[in-house]
Amino acid sequence: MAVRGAVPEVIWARPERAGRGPRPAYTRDDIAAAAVRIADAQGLDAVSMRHVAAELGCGTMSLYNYVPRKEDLYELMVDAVSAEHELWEPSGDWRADLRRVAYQTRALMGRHPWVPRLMSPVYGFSPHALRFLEHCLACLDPLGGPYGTKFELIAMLNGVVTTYVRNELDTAERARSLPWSEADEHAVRIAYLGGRLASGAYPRMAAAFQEDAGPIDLEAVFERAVERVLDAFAPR
Amino acid sequence: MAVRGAVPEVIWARPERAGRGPRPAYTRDDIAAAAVRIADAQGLDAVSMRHVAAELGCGTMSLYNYVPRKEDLYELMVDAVSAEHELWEPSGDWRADLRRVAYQTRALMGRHPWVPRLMSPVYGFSPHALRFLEHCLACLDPLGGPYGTKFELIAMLNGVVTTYVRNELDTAERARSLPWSEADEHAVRIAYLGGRLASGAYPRMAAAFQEDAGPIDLEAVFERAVERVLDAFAPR
DNA sequence: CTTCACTAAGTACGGCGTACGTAGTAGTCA
DNA sequence: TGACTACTACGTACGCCGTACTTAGTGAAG
Repeated sequence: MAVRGAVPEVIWARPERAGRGPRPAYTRDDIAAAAVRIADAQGLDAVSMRHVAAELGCGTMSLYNYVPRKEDLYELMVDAVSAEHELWEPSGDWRADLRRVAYQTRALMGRHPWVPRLMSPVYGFSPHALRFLEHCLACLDPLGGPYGTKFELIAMLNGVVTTYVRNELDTAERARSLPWSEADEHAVRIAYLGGRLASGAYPRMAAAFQEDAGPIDLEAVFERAVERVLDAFAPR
Repeated sequence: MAVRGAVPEVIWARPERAGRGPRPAYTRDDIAAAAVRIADAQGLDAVSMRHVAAELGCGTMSLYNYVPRKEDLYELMVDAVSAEHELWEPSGDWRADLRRVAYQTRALMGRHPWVPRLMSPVYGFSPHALRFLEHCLACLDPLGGPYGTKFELIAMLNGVVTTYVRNELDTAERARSLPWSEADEHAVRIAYLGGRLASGAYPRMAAAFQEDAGPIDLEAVFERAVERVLDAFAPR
């Protein structure tokens, strides 16, 4: 008998159904959907093999017939939500199209706040990720130039979107697992920061916080960030 | 007796030494250093309360006298390595100074590959993070304009650096915990990808992989990314 | 009909974070 | 000085986690 798992596998390369035995009770989509449901409702940390199995209604270890390691379950989840990317006929205006991509990605992460934490270049090979990449490249046809530059643009745009959304949502996901409210935690940190700044050791930081007294408009910050990335790749 | 942990705390706001009982056996720096040592040598997942305590030579639960939650241990770790940021007298050329900041941050993450995974805006209030931020702001004095824009520049630069370094190093850290080599895994994925691209469903991806046959020069990609971010904030 | 690859699921192990209780220590104050 | 008490140290225990291994049963292939 071959030693199990001794050789690396890409889960997408494994057939869903082998020829011989009884028909599997669940599809990969069933499993991904169950995991996504749990992550959406209770956060990523609630996605355990036991929970997903219970959500499906099967024994914990039965999951391992479909998914060799938990890592692969994550890969299924990312692919499943990648399917939500709407793909359209490119308009011919690459800036407009990529802006639309960025806003859609952000909306997707709003619906699935755990996605930024799982974002990894390793998952870039999943079927729906490939479709999404191909679509971005199609939107960039009017830009011209080498594909290398286009990949760099897509990577930076996705990276910036992911980073910004993560910064917004991480604290919210975190708050779920702590016994006090996000507002309380924020207040405590701001109070502490105020004390530090009053020490005079950080004059520019102190000046900055006086300048921008009001709450930050995160929406506007995000919009500016996207435009700046697009600017950085626009031909001069 | 007050219920333990019912109210949020910033670990930096807690005094290291209370007045009364016996002198604590370790300082916060001792603990952070022990955790950093483990993370550097065995990866972030090896940083458990038990391991850190063993590294210090004390009982597991004794750690909780210093660190109320594991999350706070992470905060100590990030602050500890933030101390490695070299701070210099700003040159007057904000672009040169920020470029230097970016390269230094990258070098720091090269020494501590687990840092990108812990990067969170929440940790931005730690003493050394504040120092670092103040230094970046000082470098940006020549740029002028509102502090809001400067923060956006610093955030985007750090975000891009973090994302790029993480993409480089995550796979390496991941490889450590898997029973096959990084090269093997890479080869398997590339083989799978080749098969997908041969299907003809992704014509632009296929063309791109023919165009850029050789290995990617990650160093050059990083340099271009940094320059692009700086460009995006340069006054026109 | 037999064979046997496959699915399903239970049990068990070694890890994790951490709540709780107990014992000991050292500053404080009567 | 002696009692008090806040504090440190740390062992035990609980309920999670991922997953290796085992057994039993199913159904298509020969």
